[in-house]
Amino acid sequence: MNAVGSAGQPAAAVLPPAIFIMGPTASGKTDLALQLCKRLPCDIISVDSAMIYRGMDIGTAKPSAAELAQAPHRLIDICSPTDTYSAADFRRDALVEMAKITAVGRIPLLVGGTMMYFKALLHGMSDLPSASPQVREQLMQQAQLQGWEALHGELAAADPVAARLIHPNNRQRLIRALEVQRLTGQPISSLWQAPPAVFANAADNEDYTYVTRWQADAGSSLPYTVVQLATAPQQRKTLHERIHQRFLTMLDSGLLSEVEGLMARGDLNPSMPSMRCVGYRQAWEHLSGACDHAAFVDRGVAATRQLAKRQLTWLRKWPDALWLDSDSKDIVADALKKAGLSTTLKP
RNA sequence: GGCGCGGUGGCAGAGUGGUCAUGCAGCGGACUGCAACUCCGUUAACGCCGGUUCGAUUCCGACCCGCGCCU
Repeated sequence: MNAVGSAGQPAAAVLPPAIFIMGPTASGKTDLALQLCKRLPCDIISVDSAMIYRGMDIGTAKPSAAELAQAPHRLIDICSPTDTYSAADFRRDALVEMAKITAVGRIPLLVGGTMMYFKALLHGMSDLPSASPQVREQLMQQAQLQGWEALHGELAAADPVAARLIHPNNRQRLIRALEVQRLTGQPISSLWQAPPAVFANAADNEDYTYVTRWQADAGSSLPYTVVQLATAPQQRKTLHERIHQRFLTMLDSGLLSEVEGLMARGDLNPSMPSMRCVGYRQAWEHLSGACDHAAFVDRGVAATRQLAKRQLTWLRKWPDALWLDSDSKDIVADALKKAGLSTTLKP
């Protein structure tokens, strides 16, 4: 077993380096990345499902033009707000960019808060068909006619494993599972290369919150030696204050006019992924007259807090995270130390 | 000063003589092609004092506070 392990693969030491900076929203990831770029030969790749959209700058806290000039970010502004982008798309695109950066002898620095994208990049994804608008439309119509319970019943009959993991109320995931089933003729769970390991007593648990093991590599693992830094304030309260303050700053910077402009295009609607981003969704509702300005601000800030909480849920169980306190006086030094990187490298 | 109405968890808001809604926020969690998505779970209250009662958030009384009307 020990001999087999190293036989077919190159030793880890020969893999080129890469750095992750992960963290909840408003924890200072961008600042840290910009500073690291001054100390190390890094090129930044954004890992953010909202910054991919052109014309969505204020609400996504995209780096300023000056910052981008100083340290270009890849995978920003690559989509129209009318587009749908996916974790699989991200993995494909990120691998291309990482290869380019490595080819010129530099280090890919992946910075962002979309934890699903980090996971997809790190562990790969099973070979599943991508989304099919036609099939989804069919399933939506079927749900209209027969009810959502019937759809979940269909999944339970065809794929009990997936049905146990997907709550009947989770329509988005239910649609996806049935979509794969229709497209391939096979249960989605049979196509997962690393199906989640459900605890033996899972059958006793009826609330669908099964405890699963961290997914093993689902495709190819990432061919890099990765330093995975995670940053967040020690206190939740601190993060909440930063989130509130930043939202107010976004308002001062013209968040509402940005969204007004997007609405005026005429080709966007509130069900698109871009318009469901934190801040944009609430602004759209407010500008449509659904709530007054004060309620809009409260909802926007609350939605951001909830986003941060979900990001922290990912991060808490992240196996190889090296933690940094985002309030540290010299977080760059902390980061270099944690990463075991020498500052003798030149940017 | 008198009369009337009302005081319910961080907020909104039902309701009941005994297991005391619900929504939002908060907290915990899940999450393999929409992931800043979607979903699951969950903490927490009856203004104050006394009385009636086996038992009061609920009934009675006093008091405090708020709103309205009257003098």
